[in-house]
Amino acid sequence: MGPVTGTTVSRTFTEEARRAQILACTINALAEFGYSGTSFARVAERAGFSKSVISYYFGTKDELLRQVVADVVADAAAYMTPRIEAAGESAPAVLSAYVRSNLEYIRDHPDGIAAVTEIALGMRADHRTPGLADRPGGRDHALKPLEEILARGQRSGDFTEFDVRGMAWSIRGLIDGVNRRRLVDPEFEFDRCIDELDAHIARATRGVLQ
Amino acid sequence: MGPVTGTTVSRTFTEEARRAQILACTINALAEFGYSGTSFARVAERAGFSKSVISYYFGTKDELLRQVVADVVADAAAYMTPRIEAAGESAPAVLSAYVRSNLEYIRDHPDGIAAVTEIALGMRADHRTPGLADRPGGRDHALKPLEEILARGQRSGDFTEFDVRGMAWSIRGLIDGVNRRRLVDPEFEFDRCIDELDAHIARATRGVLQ
Amino acid sequence: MGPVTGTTVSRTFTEEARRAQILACTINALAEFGYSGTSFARVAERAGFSKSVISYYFGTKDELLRQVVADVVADAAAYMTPRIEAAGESAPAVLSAYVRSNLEYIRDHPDGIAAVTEIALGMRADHRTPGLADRPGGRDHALKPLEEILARGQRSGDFTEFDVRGMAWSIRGLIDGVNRRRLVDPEFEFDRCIDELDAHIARATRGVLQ
Amino acid sequence: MGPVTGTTVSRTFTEEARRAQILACTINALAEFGYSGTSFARVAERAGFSKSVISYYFGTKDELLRQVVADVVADAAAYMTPRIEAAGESAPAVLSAYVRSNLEYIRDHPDGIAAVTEIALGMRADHRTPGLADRPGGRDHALKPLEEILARGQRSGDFTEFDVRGMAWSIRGLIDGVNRRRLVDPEFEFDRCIDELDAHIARATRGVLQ
DNA sequence: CATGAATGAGCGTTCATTCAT
DNA sequence: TATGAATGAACGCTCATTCAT
Repeated sequence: MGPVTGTTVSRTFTEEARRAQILACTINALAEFGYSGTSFARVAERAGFSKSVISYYFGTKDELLRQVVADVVADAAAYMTPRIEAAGESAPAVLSAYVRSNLEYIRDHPDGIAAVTEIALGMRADHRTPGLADRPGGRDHALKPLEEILARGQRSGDFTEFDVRGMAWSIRGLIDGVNRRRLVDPEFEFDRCIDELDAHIARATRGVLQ
Repeated sequence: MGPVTGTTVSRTFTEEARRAQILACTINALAEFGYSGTSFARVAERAGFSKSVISYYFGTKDELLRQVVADVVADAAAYMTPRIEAAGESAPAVLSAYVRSNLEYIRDHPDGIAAVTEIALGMRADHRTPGLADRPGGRDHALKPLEEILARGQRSGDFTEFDVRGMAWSIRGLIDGVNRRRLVDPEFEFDRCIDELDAHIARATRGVLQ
Repeated sequence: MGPVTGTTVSRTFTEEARRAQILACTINALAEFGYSGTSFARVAERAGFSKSVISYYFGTKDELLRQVVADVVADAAAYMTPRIEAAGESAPAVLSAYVRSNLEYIRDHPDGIAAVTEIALGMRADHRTPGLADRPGGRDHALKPLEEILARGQRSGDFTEFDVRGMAWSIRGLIDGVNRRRLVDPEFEFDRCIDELDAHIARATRGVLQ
Repeated sequence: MGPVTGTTVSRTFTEEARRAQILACTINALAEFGYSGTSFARVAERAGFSKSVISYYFGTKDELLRQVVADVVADAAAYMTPRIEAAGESAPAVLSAYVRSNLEYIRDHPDGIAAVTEIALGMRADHRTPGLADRPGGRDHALKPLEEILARGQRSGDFTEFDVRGMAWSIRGLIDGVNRRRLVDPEFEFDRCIDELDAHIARATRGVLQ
């Protein structure tokens, strides 16, 4: 059976290499041309192979984009997890590690992040359906761990009173918004932004001076 | 002369009505199907007229979408401005009025907001170009007044130390992110979210207790 | 009944003026944009009235173009006829008057000529049908008088042996080709060309020195 | 890589066959329906394949038509060149060979000639622009060799006094006009026309008696 | 007398996808 | 394993034409 059959886990080496190559080119194209500007033809052209090879490896465009998201999310998790775990037990420290490592990953992988953003916002099946990344298993279900950190911090008294779920969404929104600003704002400096956002989130989660 | 011929401001009543109808249907379609899912055919079908009527009134798709953005932005400004002006002189009060009135407008006009978001993110001319709303005159140049509020608050000592431009971007990101959460999060309650975000921004802009 | 009904000869003054205006604008558009670039919209836009006025006065595009041709042909005839008649009886003189007056008309009415050319070559109903100007009543039935001049000249011994019909076609081809050369050849000088063509045709119709 | 990707010269056998088939059908359609009546849909329908196959092989309509012209011009040159070279040194003989071989080619390839004519006259980019064939590299830059023959004949005393450039245009006009006459004139006999035109041009280029 | 409004067919082009090889 | 060939649907847009007013 071919590679598209799905659940098969055993893949040859070359097969895996091809898949990786296709995914990389797709990410590039998405970052450069946006969702609606990214077609099989464009991806294949830039990669040097025929466009049917994409269908061969990924079946449909949907599946290809799903894989792009999965790849980037996994890669980001691999980067962030050890850094978060190294932050110790204190909720504020863990939150800060979450925020900073996430932003660092974004800083260092602009195309992957841009690609996922394009997919998340451009890929709607139909009627008021949220984008791919918001469906179960998608990116924003990474809200769970964030909520846990926040709840723990409230219990420990490190954080002030707020709606945990809402704050989790806010933090994600702050982080995800950075990439768009990077595109648009010529004065943007990434490292300064990391410090600012870290401080912003620290203030927002702690109590205010009367 | 036909409606598309140019800058003519004088429009008949029926013409204005048709334009409004088309704009409304376009907004609906954008909210429902997203940027790439919104075609003349789809808009026309849902409105019950032929698709060439859109070309007749708006010429090109670009112009149609530009009008959608202009309409929504003007409507939002008309809602927000008096409320912000009624907030008095205190920077924190003005900021709160800005945030709350903006969120209220979003709450009451979900499709218009969704439409503008789709356009802003989907309408890229090409290569790494920011979307429509980020170009001069576009939506995010509304950052200016926000920056002024923040700077004034810092000068008056009401706000703590932070990068004004970055904070403006953050606040806009927080506000704009709400609509996506509304789509995705079943537990979402808008009015509570307004209070939470208002408080969040208040804490983030003020100093923190040790 | 409206103006389109056809055989009615009585037309009001304004009606006639409108028709003339439309015809003039159509000629302009044809000369500028060519056959396939000339649409009702373009003609109407440049004339300042609605495009339905064209349908109103001429019914269909076919009829409009037919009228353009008829107009130009009649105008050219009105210019040429007296000049040809003034040439006297001698066949060579008459032929020269025909050629020169025709070329002068072309020189002084570039747009009308260009329009007719565009129509003649662009307007094919269907299957291998010749263009409008070649149908009965069309421009090239002006070959008849030319043939008569040539035949008379052969009878009088002024012209040498040649196929009269073929020579008539050749002379028309030479005359009609001038306008295209004018467009393309930057070195083109019209008055010199008239002399050259006149001499060319004189040589071609007379006998050659051994 | 697909056939449209560019300048690649290596083409598979089937690809070449398809291209030839499409070109042939396009020529047919142009000859039958004229420039403005020739669409991808019509060409494809008559050939029995989907219209997207044309885009697949030629990319754009422009490119397709350009290829038609290039093909016919190359074919005509391949026919004419050896016949002209076989005519020896004498300018009148070379001119006669040019005229006769050109007309013979036209006689034997009515559709190709008609197609090129349609393209040359129908394909104007815009405002008073000459057609494709008149641009540098186009068909009518074949005027150069003609001018050289004429100039040589004048130098050798075989030809009389005339403007070389104008005469070249005239000869081309006479030759190109034949195809239109063939369409229109029911009494037309091609071979007789060749003799007549050859004689006509001989007389026009030589001196006149008296 | 003249128009604005609307239409449906057609345009060239792009697209994801299929399939035999 | 990979491709070239082909497709049909959809895209935005233009067109000549109709019709009620």
